[in-house]
Amino acid sequence: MTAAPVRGWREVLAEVRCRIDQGVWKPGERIPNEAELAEEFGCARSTVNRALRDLAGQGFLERRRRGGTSVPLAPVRRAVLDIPVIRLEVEGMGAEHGYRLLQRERRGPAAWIRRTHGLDPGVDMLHVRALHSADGRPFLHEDRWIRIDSVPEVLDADLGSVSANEWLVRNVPLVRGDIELGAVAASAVEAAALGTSPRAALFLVQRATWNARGLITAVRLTYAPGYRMRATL
Amino acid sequence: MTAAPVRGWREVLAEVRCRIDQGVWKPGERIPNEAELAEEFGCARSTVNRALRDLAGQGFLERRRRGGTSVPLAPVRRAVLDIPVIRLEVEGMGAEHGYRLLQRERRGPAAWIRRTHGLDPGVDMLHVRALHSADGRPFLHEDRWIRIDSVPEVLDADLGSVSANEWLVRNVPLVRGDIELGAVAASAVEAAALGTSPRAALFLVQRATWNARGLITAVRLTYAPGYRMRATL
DNA sequence: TCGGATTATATGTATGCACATATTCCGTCG
DNA sequence: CGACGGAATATGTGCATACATATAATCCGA
Repeated sequence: MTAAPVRGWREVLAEVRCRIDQGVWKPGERIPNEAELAEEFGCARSTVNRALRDLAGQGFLERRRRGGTSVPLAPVRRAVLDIPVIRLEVEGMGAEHGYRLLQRERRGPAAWIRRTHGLDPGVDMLHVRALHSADGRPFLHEDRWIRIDSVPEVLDADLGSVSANEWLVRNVPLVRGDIELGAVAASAVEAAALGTSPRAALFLVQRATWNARGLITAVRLTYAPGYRMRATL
Repeated sequence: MTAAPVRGWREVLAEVRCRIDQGVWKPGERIPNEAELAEEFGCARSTVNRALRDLAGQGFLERRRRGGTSVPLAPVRRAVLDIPVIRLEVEGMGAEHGYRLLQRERRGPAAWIRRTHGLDPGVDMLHVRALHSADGRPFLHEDRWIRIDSVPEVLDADLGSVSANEWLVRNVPLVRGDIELGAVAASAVEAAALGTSPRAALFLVQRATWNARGLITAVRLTYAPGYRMRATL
């Protein structure tokens, strides 16, 4: 049963995953400790440690000090979403990215922004709406609010040629953020921009980014019908 | 400029991130190499290595052998979705999870399954539809196809009391999978089950899981209107 | 028997060293 | 001048060791 000596932590990882997949170690069971595995695999404990840590990070193992390592009963599947700049996402599909600024106004926050982020109506913000397209076809509608006192330089940015999305990514070091995914019926404005019927089902990504001083920007992205976001499990 | 000695890789990580956030190291720039940072921080190179590796994994740094480490120009934000068993997701919201089996039939794959996974119409499959509810209100509609020759035991499972979702998670070691997220208009069947108007905008999660021998199960989850999936950035 | 203190144990982390590997750089040769 | 090949360099990885830390298990006294 002793395996051939392994060539690195990746092989340890693969072997352990294999044993989980094949049921050698069943859900709820404890697996041998690092020292034992290291001996079996003929490698150092730190090598085993790295492999097991990685698997735990992916949700395939649960580890507790002194409690040992076990196969979780109800594994939380962890999917990773890579969220690139919109332009790169479009180009990554092999399409040509187009961008058009639809609206740019300086005003207080709309109701939904105030509601979701607890802002005062008097806060000075920049509201930008834009349409991204792929090979000329509408791709997504960007409805963004930027807090001016957090990023005053944005007033000088030429948002007609570079999207706010891209400008912010390049000019503002982001600190914290949260993302919500969902589905909404297209609003009249969105339907017009995307060229769909009103009330069409749109995929929604709502993001907010913060730094230590508070909200920087909040954005509502609505994708043209049929869009699918892919995640790797 | 030399910082106080750090207490571990987490502090190195925090300090480096801080410098990125504050623009000490700007997008596109190379940062000092591991050996230099180790000296500055007064720790071992492997400690710096671990911190930088982690940051690169989160998308805050780009590293290339011999090329050094740099702050990416267009950082790919990486969001992590934790996908628990549906029952736990509902209970995690502080609601009571309800489950009702709507349909169970043994038949060949429907068109959309054949299309997305290149299956033969003659493949022996179990088709299950079920409704999950939270505090009695419809929560999501589960439309699942299970390949019987991959999981013959499923024919004996009591899917009236335990959801297929949960049964599979506990009984089948999953190997590989992919996930697609999107929005769809409710079908007549889904609208009826969820108690919404037909064509309402529903959040869609479509998952397929495979093992070495091929497809195990494919599922289409449609959530009641208003559902938002949260991801941590 | 209960509860708090103690011990044992498995994982978490740091270190110094060595060598592996990918890439860039640069000099040489055709 | 351009192609090729070797040296230099930064990261990637493995190992042995030591100590830190969380916590399960146990012991012991009231």
